[in-house]
Amino acid sequence: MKVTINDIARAANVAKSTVSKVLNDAPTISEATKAKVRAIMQEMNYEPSSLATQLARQKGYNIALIIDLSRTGDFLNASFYDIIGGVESVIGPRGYELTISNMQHIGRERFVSRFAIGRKADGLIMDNSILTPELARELNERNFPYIVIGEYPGVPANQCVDIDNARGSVMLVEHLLAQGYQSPAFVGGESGEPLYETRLEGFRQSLDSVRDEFIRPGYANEANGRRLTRELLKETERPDAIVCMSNLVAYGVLQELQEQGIAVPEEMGIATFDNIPLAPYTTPPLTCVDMDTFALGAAAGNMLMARLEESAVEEVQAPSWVKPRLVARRSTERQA
Amino acid sequence: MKVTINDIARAANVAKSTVSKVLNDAPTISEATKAKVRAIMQEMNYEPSSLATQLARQKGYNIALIIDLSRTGDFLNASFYDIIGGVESVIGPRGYELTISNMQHIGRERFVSRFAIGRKADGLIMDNSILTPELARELNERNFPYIVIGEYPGVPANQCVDIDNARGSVMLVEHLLAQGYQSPAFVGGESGEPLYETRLEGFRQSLDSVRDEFIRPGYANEANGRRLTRELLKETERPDAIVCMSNLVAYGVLQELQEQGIAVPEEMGIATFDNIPLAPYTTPPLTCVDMDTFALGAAAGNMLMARLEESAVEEVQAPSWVKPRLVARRSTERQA
DNA sequence: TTGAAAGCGATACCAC
DNA sequence: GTGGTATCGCTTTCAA
Repeated sequence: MKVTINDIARAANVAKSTVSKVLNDAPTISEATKAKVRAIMQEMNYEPSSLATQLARQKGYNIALIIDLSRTGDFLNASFYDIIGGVESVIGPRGYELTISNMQHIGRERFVSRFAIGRKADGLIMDNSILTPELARELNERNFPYIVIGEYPGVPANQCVDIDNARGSVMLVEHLLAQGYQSPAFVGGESGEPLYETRLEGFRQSLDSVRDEFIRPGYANEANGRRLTRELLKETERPDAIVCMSNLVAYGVLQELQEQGIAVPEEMGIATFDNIPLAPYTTPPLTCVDMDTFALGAAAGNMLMARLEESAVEEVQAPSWVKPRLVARRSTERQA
Repeated sequence: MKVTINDIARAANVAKSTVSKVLNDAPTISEATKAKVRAIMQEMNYEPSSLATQLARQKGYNIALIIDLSRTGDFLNASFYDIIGGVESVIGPRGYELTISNMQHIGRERFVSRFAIGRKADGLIMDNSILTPELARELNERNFPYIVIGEYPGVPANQCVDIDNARGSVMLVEHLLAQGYQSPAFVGGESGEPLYETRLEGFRQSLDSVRDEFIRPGYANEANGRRLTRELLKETERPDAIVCMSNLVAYGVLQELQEQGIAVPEEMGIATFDNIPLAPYTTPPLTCVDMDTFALGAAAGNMLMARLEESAVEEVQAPSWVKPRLVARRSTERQA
């Protein structure tokens, strides 16, 4: 049925070990033999069994990306394709494959044994929302290569990648200041949520001082964008720009300002995290920091490759912070 | 180092074949032995090597989803997570894994041999944009299990899944008619593009007659939404509703109508394909047909499983058309 | 019920 | 340069 290395060996009248060497282009084999064997492989339409190769080599060349489909609205959701693309772009050329594993079907208990012990994968990539302290500990104990998207307590710094969210805030604020705005507010996001805290911290850092009333947390949706803006406008001291936790928030903010007859960008600037497809089409178009999720995936892939292909043990290095990209649009256009 | 089936056999003082049988819960093994062996496996933290199992069984339990990262703006892009989720939800419980393979790293020539001959995967799922006539032919010749998202000439009907786009048009039009609109136009989409043709056909079918001027094709973006609407409004005979090829088109249409002072939904209804996150938040919110991409993935998974686990050869059945979901919002709210 | 031995399809070491 | 053979870790007859 299927043609194996033995068939080739027989047909070429050489030992199977020779065929194997030809397969791997070993320098000890004469060009003549190589040519002969290759011709036969071609002719017989031979393709080595990856399973057998992997078993013999004791290496699967397989990276697993763990997701949890039981939870919806996962961070990964929107940018999944980009992240996968990023990971693929670095592991693919090195001969690794990417497999998607759903935690739902694994079960947290069997998780470590499946992967770390069963060596179903050579390395793991996962979102920090999937990790638990025990999981991290077990993985660490076994010294199993894994990379976490986002920081997580107990995970070594050189195994974390993340978008530099604090930096995103800084970029947004610096852009606003450069445009002549002076007192931005921060709208949306829930206290305690790490993403929010990080962004808020960056926001605070890039300003000399921030009035407490200018920080308006709330679940990041359109309704809250509107409501929080309404509240903000009631203050005696008003901000002259608003940094938003997400496009949805920004959209709410924009609508509320329009209804109240406040001109954007003249009277109030709007700058926001994320860059969904509609952002360029609002009136005015929204200034965003674009989270480069492809780069994020690529960074994760790189870290993992470094870990897997290190010959010597590498010294611990910093986590990989992917720099966001500022997309300036009309909602903050007020050249001084 | 790693504990194998031999270690267990030795420790339990049984043959390795016995351990194997315990692993697979064979009925010929006494409960007593099973218990004993299992205890030892537990204790020694044993996990079978999937590689070895797969080689022995000659089956990898692996489904590959082929993508082409070299082309951007792929259809998959936006709904990738959902599609993967759908596929996973049906193959995961059956013990299959999903691996993502980038065509870019494979090369069209090596493609068939890699997968079909090398049996890297037991089955393939791919977008029709990736297929070529030769590829389809080769896969067919080798009788290799594959499912295509979207139709493709030469691919058997029972290997295709797609969103029922014609049906989507019908749903949109029927909704409009039910709301009292009488002469809808169709805006956006490029002639020749299969997706457009299918939707347009559904549109035409659900109406007694359509004026030619009411069909306004054009690359589906916001700018064209505006432009085409402008043109539409210049006609002596105006439509009273607009079906849009995409949310972006709809957004353009909406803006143009607003600028021209035409009331939505009173004077003109808007209904559109797709349902991006911002659709509920436009003013007024947009009526959409939501393409259920999770169901699409699930359908693909089901077809493949049927193909892989069929005992007898199955008779050819129809392709799987996933029904879209109508989300009625204010942009078409004009109860008669 | 259990065990021994022959695969599965490659790799790798060591002679020749 | 090339060939023989053990090995990777599990499954699967076939005997006992």
